Amino acid sequence: MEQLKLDNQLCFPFYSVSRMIIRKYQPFLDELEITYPQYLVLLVLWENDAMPVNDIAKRLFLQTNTVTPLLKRMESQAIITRAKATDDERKVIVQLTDKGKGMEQLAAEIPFKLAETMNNFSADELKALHSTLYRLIDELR
Amino acid sequence: MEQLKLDNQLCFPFYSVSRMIIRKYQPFLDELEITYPQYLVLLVLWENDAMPVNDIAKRLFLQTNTVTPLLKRMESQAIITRAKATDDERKVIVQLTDKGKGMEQLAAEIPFKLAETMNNFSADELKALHSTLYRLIDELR
DNA sequence: GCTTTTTGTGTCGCGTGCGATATAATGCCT
DNA sequence: AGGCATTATATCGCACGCGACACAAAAAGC
Repeated sequence: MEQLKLDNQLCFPFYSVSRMIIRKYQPFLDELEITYPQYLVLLVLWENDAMPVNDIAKRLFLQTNTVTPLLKRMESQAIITRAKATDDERKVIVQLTDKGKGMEQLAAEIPFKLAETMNNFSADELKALHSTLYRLIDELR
Repeated sequence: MEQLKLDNQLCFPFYSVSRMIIRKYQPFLDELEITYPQYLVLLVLWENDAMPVNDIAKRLFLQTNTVTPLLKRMESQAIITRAKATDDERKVIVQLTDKGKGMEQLAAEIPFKLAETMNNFSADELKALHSTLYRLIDELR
């Protein structure tokens, strides 16, 4: 059936590209001893430190039951701290340690290195792709 | 740092869209009692039945150590069979059972139902996105 | 005030993905 | 033919993702 052919699916290339890009990140993340989702958490915290678990999860379109164990692993690596909020005892505030803050400098080159692996795409093309993707995210959310 | 902002990353929207699309598939796949990667395996087999494990893995850009346990689960659900090839005893040939073949009819509507959830995108736009994604796959492979 | 509902976080179970490694069958080389 | 490298599959360990559920704190309703 034509509509069931793998190459006619839109889902499959997204799934594949996502995993392939993560694979490209791997060697750089290995140096920092973090995983790709942990890297995403750091991107969030470098922009906005001292966030509750739920805000981090929402920003990454993940659920707390995914993020909580991940944060615990980052805590055990001394990248972040986790502490109850004083104003609302339900909330757990996640904060970067000095080590976590310092990792931003080490990560600064990663986006440029990644960009090198996609130099068959023009800046305009990438910008267009970027906006299409975010439009898709809005549609699917 | 500007280049480390989450919204400036290209990787993150791919990762998010991929998971969001899979989530849209979920209710339809639940009816068939399969997961999304299992659905992908079925797409491959519906196109080309009786494939060795490695060919399926390559087609999906996965590794055999991911696919093997997945296939075993599908075997235990009587969707496929696994049998050593007679010409090369290393190969394991995966074949659809009658149940597995029958599931193609049940899945036939899924792509159309998925397409409905993205009707903010024109056919041309989707086609362009599709070709960009496959160009990216070639680049990243 | 007291009950009910909602919110924020967490645990548990299961199915991926994948790096590292194991094992057997095949191919190659001399 | 014998030895070595390659190939195909599989096992193991670990970190996600997420559905289902648990629990406590806060908010809302009366």
